[in-house]
Amino acid sequence: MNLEAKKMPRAKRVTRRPTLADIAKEVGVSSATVSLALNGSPLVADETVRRVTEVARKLNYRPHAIARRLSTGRSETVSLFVLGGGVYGNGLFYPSSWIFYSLIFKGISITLAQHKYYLQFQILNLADGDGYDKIARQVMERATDGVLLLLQDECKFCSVRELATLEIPVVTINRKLSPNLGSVQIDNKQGAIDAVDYLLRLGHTRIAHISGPANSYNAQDRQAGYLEAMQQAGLQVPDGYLVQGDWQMESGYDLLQQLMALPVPPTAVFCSNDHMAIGAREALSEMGVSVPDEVSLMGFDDSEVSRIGVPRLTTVKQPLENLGAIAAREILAWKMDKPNGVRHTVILPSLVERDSCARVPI
Amino acid sequence: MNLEAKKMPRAKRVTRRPTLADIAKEVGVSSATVSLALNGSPLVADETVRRVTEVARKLNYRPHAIARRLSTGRSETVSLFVLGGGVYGNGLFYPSSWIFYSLIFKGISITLAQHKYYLQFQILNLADGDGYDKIARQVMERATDGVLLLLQDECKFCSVRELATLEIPVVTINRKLSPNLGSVQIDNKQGAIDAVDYLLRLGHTRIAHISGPANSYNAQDRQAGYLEAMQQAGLQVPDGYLVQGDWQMESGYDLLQQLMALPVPPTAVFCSNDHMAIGAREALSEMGVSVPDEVSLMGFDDSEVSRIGVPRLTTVKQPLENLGAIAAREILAWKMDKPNGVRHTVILPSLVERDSCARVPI
DNA sequence: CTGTTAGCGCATTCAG
DNA sequence: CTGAATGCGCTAACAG
Repeated sequence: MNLEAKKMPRAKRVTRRPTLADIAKEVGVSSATVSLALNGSPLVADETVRRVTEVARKLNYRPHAIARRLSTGRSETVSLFVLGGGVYGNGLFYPSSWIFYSLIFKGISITLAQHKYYLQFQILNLADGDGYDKIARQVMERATDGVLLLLQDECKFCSVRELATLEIPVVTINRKLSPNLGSVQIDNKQGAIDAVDYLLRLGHTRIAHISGPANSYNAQDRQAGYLEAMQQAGLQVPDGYLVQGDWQMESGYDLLQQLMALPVPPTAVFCSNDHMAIGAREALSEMGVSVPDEVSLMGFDDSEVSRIGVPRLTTVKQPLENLGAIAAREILAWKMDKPNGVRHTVILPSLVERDSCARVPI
Repeated sequence: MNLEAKKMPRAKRVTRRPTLADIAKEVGVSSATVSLALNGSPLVADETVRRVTEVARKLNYRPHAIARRLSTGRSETVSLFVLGGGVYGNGLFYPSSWIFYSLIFKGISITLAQHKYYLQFQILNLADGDGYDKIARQVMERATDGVLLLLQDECKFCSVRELATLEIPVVTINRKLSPNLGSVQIDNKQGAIDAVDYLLRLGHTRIAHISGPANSYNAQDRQAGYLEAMQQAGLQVPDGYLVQGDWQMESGYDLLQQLMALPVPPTAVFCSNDHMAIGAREALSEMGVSVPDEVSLMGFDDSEVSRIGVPRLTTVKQPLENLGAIAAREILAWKMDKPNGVRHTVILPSLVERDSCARVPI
């Protein structure tokens, strides 16, 4: 019977799972044939396939993933590294923009699973030595077939050059690190342009911008979008209308007061993220200035907080799950037709209308 | 030289990485000795170790992880499954409690990395067929040495029995699924007791509770804590003081109005999560009732939103990173001394004092 | 202390 | 269409 204790070549072996050889013996063919049959090769006779699959099911056979990987030379695994730290001492999770890691993860996970790939996950703290060695180790050990780098906005990752030498696909998410590495990101600039255009259509001309920190690429792009949209509209940015925050609510709060103290205060403020917009809303509320009747407020991110408090924020939403899915597909595609080379994808965000913007007061 | 093109047994092979055999040949020992030397075995002569490591470095040798795994029978991998869906149509990410996935991930990732384990990650949507087969597949394929299940609060996972037959360690996070599976969770009940005790110490006696949905284990436990603390204090829970929300802000908003409409309204309200507390705060603010001067508000989670708006919420914080770390260690430990068997860990949350609670008004 | 010898379980030629 | 042989790279027993 199939339950008979086989001789156990290694002592530790307790329960032995059936192998190709077991099936082969029972069916009366060779293990090679079983392998072919189970993998749907057209070379095997239908009748043989039938008998093989039947016995395989009976024995509750499962291929040994690791043996398969060794034999094929593919690890069937893609690694996701989340690069954090180095800026905010607390470690990784950027309070404002990165709540929605989850959605990116989801997009990656689902896409990879659909293609029978495993997803390996590791958080790297750039604070302790860049972490490039951790990535390299996985690659050199051949534990992974592709690398996804989820870059936090401001993180300083210095080993870009080395990455390109890894001989496996690398895709950066959220930022283009190098022309030699694939990348997927949101079009922050266009998102900002859309936001400002929306305010323009509402009749605003005195539009201020609370930007994010100078070392943030996202903040830079959004600011560039703001400037471009204003210029397109033939509007000067008055002195003092462009101020710089640090993503935190508090800075939105402070900077808004600064803006309203201007000789000619703005009628609309485009904030580079939702948190700062909420801080601004609070300041306005304390000053007794009505949002959106007297001042319109625009956020960015469509983060959870944008739905909290009154009025709820009009903001710019990023298709994050899609972002993850595209990144994963990029890795997968690379394995097919590497010749096509590196690709850089930029996807468009969309405006979410809520209650914090209105026509300019007369 | 070591750059000479070796005969390539399989055509696809392009760049060949050095193997143990290459080192062995160059040093003039057997590959077994090289293996032992590189793994720090005391059986090898110091001089040999020196020469081996030197050549290994020279050739830029890296062990092939997959070959090692096949040989040792350990996959060096732990799998994390996030079980979601099935309740909230939107998929997985529970709006209220699960923002902080990230912190749990971080705890797991770091702990596993410290022990040279890889972390595999997969999101499962229980809506499409429980997902047990996805877990089983990884295990049966021997692609993983241990399973971590991150259970969303209300998710209905029905294949518990099968899990126990997997012959590898399984630890559930956030809930105890079965006495046969390890578990790590927050002591929600004690957290609730602490919260209510805090209000009691402030002199409140008319303390109401906005609970979470009935199908939520977390909500049940917190509610039980509320009831126990009240009873300990010798206080009756007046009719209408215990109401049930659905985690969302809106329900907090609605239920608070209901509470204040009571003949004898509460002076303090303990909400089962921060979002409902914020809804309650909004309702109070609209009614012109001051928080915390007239009514105290207590949240739960210490989620990001608890720091937004005025007054900031006093709430109960969960040590989530620690939760992840413990879960990971549990898996690792299991491999050492399985005999000790399954463990169930419950860790204590802590109170975070902010501005939404004050002494009872006279 | 070191070398020899077997596997690990599967995929893949290449004959038949 | 099927089987025998071989290799993937490493580890583990055992013999020297």
